[in-house]
Amino acid sequence: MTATAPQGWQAIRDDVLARIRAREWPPGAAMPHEAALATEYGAARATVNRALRSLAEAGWIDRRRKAGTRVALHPVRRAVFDIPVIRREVEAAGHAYAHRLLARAERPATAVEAARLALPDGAPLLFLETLHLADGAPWAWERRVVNPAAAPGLAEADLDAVSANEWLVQNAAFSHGSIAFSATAAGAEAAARLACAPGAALFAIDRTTFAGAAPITEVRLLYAPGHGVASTL
Amino acid sequence: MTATAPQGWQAIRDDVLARIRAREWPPGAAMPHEAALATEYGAARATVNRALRSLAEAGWIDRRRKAGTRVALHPVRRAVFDIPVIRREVEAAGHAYAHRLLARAERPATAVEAARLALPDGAPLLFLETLHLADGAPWAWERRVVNPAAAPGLAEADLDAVSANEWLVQNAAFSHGSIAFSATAAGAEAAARLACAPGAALFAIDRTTFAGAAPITEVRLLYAPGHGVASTL
DNA sequence: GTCGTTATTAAGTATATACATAATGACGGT
DNA sequence: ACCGTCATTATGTATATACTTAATAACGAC
Repeated sequence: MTATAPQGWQAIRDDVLARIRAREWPPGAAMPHEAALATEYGAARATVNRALRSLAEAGWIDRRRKAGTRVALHPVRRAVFDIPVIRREVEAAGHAYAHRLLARAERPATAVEAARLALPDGAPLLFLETLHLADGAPWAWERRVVNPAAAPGLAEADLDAVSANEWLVQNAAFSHGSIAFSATAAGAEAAARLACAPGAALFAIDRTTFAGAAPITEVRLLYAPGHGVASTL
Repeated sequence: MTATAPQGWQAIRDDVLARIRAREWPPGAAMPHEAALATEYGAARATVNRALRSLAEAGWIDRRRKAGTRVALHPVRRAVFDIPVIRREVEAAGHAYAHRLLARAERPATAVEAARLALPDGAPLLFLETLHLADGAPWAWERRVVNPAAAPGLAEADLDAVSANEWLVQNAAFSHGSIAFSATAAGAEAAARLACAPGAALFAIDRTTFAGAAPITEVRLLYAPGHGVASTL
């Protein structure tokens, strides 16, 4: 035996998934309701519910009250990515982490920034530029805009000791946000910071976080060439 | 009221999260056990369990039997990305989808390929090259290696009608796999296919899927410049 | 003190039961 | 035919209870 067969609700989950894959219920078709499956598997409805909920979260089935459960028409693959704090990312790669605060400035928001962050025009903003290093070599270049109103205490924080990234994760309670991955050609400044050729293909992460309606921070991370993110399906 | 306050286990989840953020239990600290929280909230243990499980899945807390529940030391942000079938991705963007099968060849695996796919040296492999178009313009360039043994019927499939991507999603049952996002500079061939400048920064997705121990397919997708993926946190 | 055994603890799971809720579909009035 | 109302239905959630399991902590032998 390489892997022991799961027990309980996981066994039901696996069996139902196998039956979906075997086209016992083709995509779009309705499958038996919880109660029916419960008697079929000789389990309680709550146990079947647990199994089906798990499949629904994974995108295999769609469930609606009264309408019942049906196999997803287009099985959407969902990949979960862990977005670690950069220091831990570097350390996990076996390198010594360090960071340098390259710039720190406070000035009012331009119209574009205010609109993007849903702030009043001219609201004070904090701009931070940080270079993250792994074994002394550039790892990622970070440019960040912070709404000081949403991060009280950051102005007094020693950002040479702890990076803004970490300070905010630890101190600013965010309610929601967005993250995007993309590819960008290195501009002259990025190339200088990351010690790469201008025009090199860089992996970029853009993140915006909010605390309720108030924006906390918006950050763009450009990684040194070769970087990417991976996940299991 | 903009949003109605959640009820039941979600209310407990939100309240516990608020208390974590308020540093009532600092990172790394143990929090009360389920039974204690249950009496505190006047709910059943199963309800608290539901709430805490949800927080654990989101990475806020770590739970271990006997050891109890403690606030995660390093709050790992988890982002969930939906990986749609390309046709749907294009259509969702409001474009007309089309694809062209550029190449289709069968030949034995080289040593490198065999090793990467965990197949015997010289096993037959199917190579597919597809260009995905949105409103006639190049959207993504796909190069794929398929293990024919794991995709019976693909050899007979009309890959001009349905893309290999879709055919495999619908017909090949995969058990697990991996996915990676990265940035790559366009080579001469990619530039020609995607009608972009050589050296342009392209967003790349690499995917490998398995059915048990048997590999199904390995695919590299290069997207036309400007493409990326986004998610909410 | 060190090591192995055992007891205890807290989460994980399973179950029967009950009620809530969202959709559907049937019914009946106009 | 159309439309609103209401019963029906399947999932969603909550509860008390009980048992299982992993891991810590206490204990005792050496």
